[in-house]
Amino acid sequence: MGKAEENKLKKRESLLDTAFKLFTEKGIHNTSISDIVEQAGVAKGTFYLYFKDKYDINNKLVVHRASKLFDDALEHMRENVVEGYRDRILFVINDIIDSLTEDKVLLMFISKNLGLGFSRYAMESTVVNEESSIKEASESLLKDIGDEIKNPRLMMYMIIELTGSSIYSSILYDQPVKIDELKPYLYKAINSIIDQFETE
Amino acid sequence: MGKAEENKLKKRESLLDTAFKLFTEKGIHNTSISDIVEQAGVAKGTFYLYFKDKYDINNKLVVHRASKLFDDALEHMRENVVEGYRDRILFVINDIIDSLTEDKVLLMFISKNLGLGFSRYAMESTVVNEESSIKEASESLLKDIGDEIKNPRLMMYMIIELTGSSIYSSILYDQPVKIDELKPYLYKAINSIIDQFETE
Amino acid sequence: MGKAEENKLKKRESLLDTAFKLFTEKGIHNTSISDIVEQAGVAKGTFYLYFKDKYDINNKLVVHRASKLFDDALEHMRENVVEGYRDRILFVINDIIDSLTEDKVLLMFISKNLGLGFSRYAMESTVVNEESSIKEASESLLKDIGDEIKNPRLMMYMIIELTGSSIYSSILYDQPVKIDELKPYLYKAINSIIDQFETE
Amino acid sequence: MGKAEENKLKKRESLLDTAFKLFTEKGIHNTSISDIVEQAGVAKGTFYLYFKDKYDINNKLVVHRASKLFDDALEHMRENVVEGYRDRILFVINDIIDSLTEDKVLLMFISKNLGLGFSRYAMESTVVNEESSIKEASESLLKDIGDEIKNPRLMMYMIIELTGSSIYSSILYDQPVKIDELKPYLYKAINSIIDQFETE
DNA sequence: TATGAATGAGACTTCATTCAT
DNA sequence: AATGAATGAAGTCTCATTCAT
Repeated sequence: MGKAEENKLKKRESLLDTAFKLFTEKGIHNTSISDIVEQAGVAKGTFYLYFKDKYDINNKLVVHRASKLFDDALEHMRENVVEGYRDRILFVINDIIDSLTEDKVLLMFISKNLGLGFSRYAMESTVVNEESSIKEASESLLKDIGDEIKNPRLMMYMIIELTGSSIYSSILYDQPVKIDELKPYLYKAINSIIDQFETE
Repeated sequence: MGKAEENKLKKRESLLDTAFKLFTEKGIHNTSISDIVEQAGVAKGTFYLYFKDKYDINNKLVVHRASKLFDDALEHMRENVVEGYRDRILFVINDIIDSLTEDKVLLMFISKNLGLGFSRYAMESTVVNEESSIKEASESLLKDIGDEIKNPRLMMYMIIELTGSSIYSSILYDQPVKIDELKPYLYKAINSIIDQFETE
Repeated sequence: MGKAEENKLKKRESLLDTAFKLFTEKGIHNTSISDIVEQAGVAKGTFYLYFKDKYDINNKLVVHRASKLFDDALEHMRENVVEGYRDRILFVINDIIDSLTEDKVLLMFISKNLGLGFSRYAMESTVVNEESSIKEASESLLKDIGDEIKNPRLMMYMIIELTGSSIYSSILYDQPVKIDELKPYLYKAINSIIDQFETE
Repeated sequence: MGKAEENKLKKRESLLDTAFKLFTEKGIHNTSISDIVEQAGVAKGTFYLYFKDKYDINNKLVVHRASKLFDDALEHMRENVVEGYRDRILFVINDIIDSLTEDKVLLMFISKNLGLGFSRYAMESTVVNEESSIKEASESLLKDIGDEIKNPRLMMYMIIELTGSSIYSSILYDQPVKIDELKPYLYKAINSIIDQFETE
């Protein structure tokens, strides 16, 4: 990779990082493109070399960060050699919850953008999921389910929605209970959902 | 009520209705206060007699429409004399789902604003819940639960989050399944959640 | 007319005058809307209250100034009770030439904008000739021609084009001859043109 | 000529042709250098190797195209062995009118740039007439006039201005009459102008 | 020669908000 | 209470030009 090529990527990275910082600090609303380029240390025109507008960079950020979250969880799962889909699902979800508990800023950013649950973003036109790996992650988890589950996609959907929507206020505001208190109830509910989808 | 008084309310109503129409049609972003007052047929300055800014009118709209949704559901429940908290919860949830299936625009508006689940808006500072009746609705449902449920608020939280986040794409995009197909699975999951909270 | 009404017109006038000054001094190209509002002493937003953009104000200026030129010439003609269409035409043309010789800035502005001759602007879509009085002026001159001229509109067209295009460099650069030297030749040519259109 | 040399000229040609196409299609205003280089298939920096800016390439285009027009007309005249300055002038003018009737895009481009008559461009600083052959063309026509004409340059000026300004709307919009209808009147007027300059 | 990423000035425009009427 | 002209800060975005490769 040439020097120019390298520099080019650095600028893009810098813009993405700065945008994330500002969006999470002040909200996308109160962040202007001027703010971003100023803090990123690039010229205004450069922004438009890589992104269409404020919402474009935001979407790219969401996809990027959310994908990383899932990728990391899958990676950890492989490292820990978890067996059986039930344990795999619970492992991945637990890993993601832990990651988001560690990184509340990311939780806020993702939840604000993915809105009502993670699944949603797979359908909305506003989010360009070119590099989306959430789907892949989901597929990867379902690989060894075989005939034991009636409707694996629907099952995953319900699990992800329940998880995604209930952890938010628990992690951020300890409402209605702290995340550690929520977890047993949540996992029990997830197990019930899996139960109801299992064939006999 | 004098004619002036009446006229005053009419203007406020007109502004609210027009704002709802424009917010749902073009998004709050692409709607300017100029747009609202123009279509509402009032002067720009008049807007500021009733609302602080665009976000203020939006919040008032969210609260108003969401409250009506819950109020109507409770009203229907009372009309139908449903007995037992389990049936009451399921009745109310079913009623709300039906209402939102009938009024997809409202579903979109509410979900966009309440974000990750209905419960969330009770905590967020952005939503001014002066006239909030969602809490009341919730309380009203839990009234006759007594000691049979360990942690009724947590239980309601999980039920509402699961419901709120999973119906969205089902109603709007039939994804991953149509709402009628989702309902049995959803209600079974809700029953399981109630089960796990019941004391022995 | 109320005070507000008055003030409103004053702002518009101020913008028009300042724009004319800057357009003629630096060219429309090198004049920004910022320049105009700054010198006119109004806010930038005010500009957009009255004009669509730089080209809109320019068109309105052209029409306004050119119309005044013709109106004044007709007015002078009436004051001097000129008899016969031949003398009327020559009187008006002479008056306009004299006015433009006195006001070279106006000559430059009009010629730059009307391009190839005055007649042209009556056809081009870019110039909104709502208040155009050039046509009226033309009609007014032709009123008493009757049957003596075969094709009065075509005759006027040729006379106006010849005049409009030939005086420009004569007045501004004394090229190829000074305007006083050009006049006799020009008027002789105009007379010839009239001759050729006279019936018998 | 080496291959590199050739390629070099090809790029310049490509830039000129593309600029002409875009200027006539969208106007010089709405054409950016980016547009030109993109369509011409060269890099942005390359543009600056050949031209100073957008206006430079425009001027070079005007001169080039207008010169060709005159050169061709003179060439045709020589091919047809026209005798006498009166017939020569009329032949050349007729030839140019025919060429422009055939190529309305060129007419538009030239008239927009030469503004009030062809003669003008010989004086304006904006047009760099390095390779100008219009003057030469003019001189060439006047060569054999000798003492028969009092002020040949002034005569040519009036003829060219009358022609240049009156054909525009006639050819493009058939206003006030079609070019074929205009021609006899125009040529009669030109003859009258020549008459008035002839000594005795 | 040729390239095209980067620049950054500044153009154009919108719009929330004010305030005199 | 109601108006809407005026404001001007702030935003988005373009584009001619440069320069390291």
